[in-house]
Amino acid sequence: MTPARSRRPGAPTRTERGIPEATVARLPVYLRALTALSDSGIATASSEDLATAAGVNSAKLRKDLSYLGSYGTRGVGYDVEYLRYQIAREIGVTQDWAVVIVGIGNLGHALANYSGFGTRGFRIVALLDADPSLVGERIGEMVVRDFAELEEIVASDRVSIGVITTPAGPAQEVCDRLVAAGVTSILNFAPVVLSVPDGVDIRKVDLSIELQILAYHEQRKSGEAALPEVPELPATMNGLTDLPSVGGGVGA
Amino acid sequence: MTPARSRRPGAPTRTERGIPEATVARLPVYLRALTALSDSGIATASSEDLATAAGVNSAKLRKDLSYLGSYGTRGVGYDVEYLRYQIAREIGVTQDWAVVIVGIGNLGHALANYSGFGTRGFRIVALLDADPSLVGERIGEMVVRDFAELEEIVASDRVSIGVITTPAGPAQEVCDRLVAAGVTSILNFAPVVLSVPDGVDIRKVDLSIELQILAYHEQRKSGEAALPEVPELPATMNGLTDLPSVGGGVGA
DNA sequence: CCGATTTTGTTCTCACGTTCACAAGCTCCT
DNA sequence: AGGAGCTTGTGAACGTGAGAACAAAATCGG
Repeated sequence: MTPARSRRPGAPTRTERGIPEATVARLPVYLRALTALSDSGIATASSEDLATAAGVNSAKLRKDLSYLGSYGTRGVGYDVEYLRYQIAREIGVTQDWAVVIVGIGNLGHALANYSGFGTRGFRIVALLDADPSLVGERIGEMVVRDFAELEEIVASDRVSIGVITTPAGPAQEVCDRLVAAGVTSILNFAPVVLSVPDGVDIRKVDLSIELQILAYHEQRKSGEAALPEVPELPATMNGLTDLPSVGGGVGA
Repeated sequence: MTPARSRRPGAPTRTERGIPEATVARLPVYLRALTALSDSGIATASSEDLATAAGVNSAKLRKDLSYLGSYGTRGVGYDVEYLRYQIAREIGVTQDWAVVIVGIGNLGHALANYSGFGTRGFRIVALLDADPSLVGERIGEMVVRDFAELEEIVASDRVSIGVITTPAGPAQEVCDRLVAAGVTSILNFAPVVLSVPDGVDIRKVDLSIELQILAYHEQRKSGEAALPEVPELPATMNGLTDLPSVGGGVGA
């Protein structure tokens, strides 16, 4: 057995074979870079090469890879195919994941047609929408089905990942239904904060938030002094406290 | 004058009025939560209320807001309208940002129709594509124009933000053209690592990466022991080192 | 006018992430 | 066989982020 491991200060808490979140988020980038190198017929690559291809620095890349194991050869580098397989396995894309997309608006359409899924371990098994005028529409090789069939589909196809591309309004309800049906990972494109029980993972992609972050940096590039002056305090700051500040009301 | 401020260890380095990146990334979330509260007719909210609506804890929210200034009232809370304006101003969405979208495939279509932009300080001034069969197509109130007109449009409309929704192949070239034309912020949906000169900000949204991160966590939920065994070392590990490891070749 | 109550703004501490720098280990050449 | 030259893997230092906890400030009731 291992001798009583005392927590060294500064070391990330990691359970057995647990990989830091920041590293997990970069593994898919490495995977893509390796695939590109492989397609170019390159069989071996140093951490420096890989790092450039992935857009990170080589020290970070080496440390990230070291969490997976010792898959390189000192003095040589990494075998592209071998490392690619190891990362794919660690992420879990060597197996197939069944995905449902809920909300077939513009974005749902786009995702349904996106070829990047199938080639990377994800299989879209159903497109769902509650709008009867959309049900039955053909998109690529798939047909839009009624949202009411959700539970049946999740159960029979062992769906564990759901993608929400509805408007903000129905998103939480859709989310609840997904979770109740047995989905344990959700990718949310709707501009709301969804609440899910413990054990369900959720990730959010928000186009307007990304733009706003860019805008912030853009603003300070172009004339820091051009900021508008801070306006007067509003008159409403007095005599309002009798109005009870309602808890939640939006995201909860 | 302030007495010679010695850097206290552990304090984030921040230039005058500079806000930590992690905070900047959350400000748009707060902004949205405040807008929702405002629409519900709520005039005052405590940090606790706001935090629930934004999906963070209240200590973090208060600290984030404190970087902007002292906009709350102790014992009372925050005036929703006032705080909303202050955050909007800090982000820079009180002014209008001109945006071009390059690559009018499925995703470009979806973004062109996305109403969330106009209402949040962003104005799409052009949809561009190099494919002649797309040029001239109407999308909503806009018409797809030729990518060759890029420079002209960027100059005349003072465009500072570009959105790339092309396939991976042409993305770097499109990026270079955008930068050369004067665009200094780029939102990239293409699955490649783009390289840009200093002074240009770039953010990436990648659907398949998000799914892969979910897959990783999903894999460890369902049966940790179900991981496939680590396969044998590949035979290719010997006698390959004469092949020069090409530098870059993909992302650069 | 004063104390009780509420809620902010801030400090302190710990955890996490990144980067540097170097020993360990592999290959090649003489 | 032995040394020179690379490149990985990792220990240690540094910087950033998160959360608990509390003092400061505002309102309310008597």
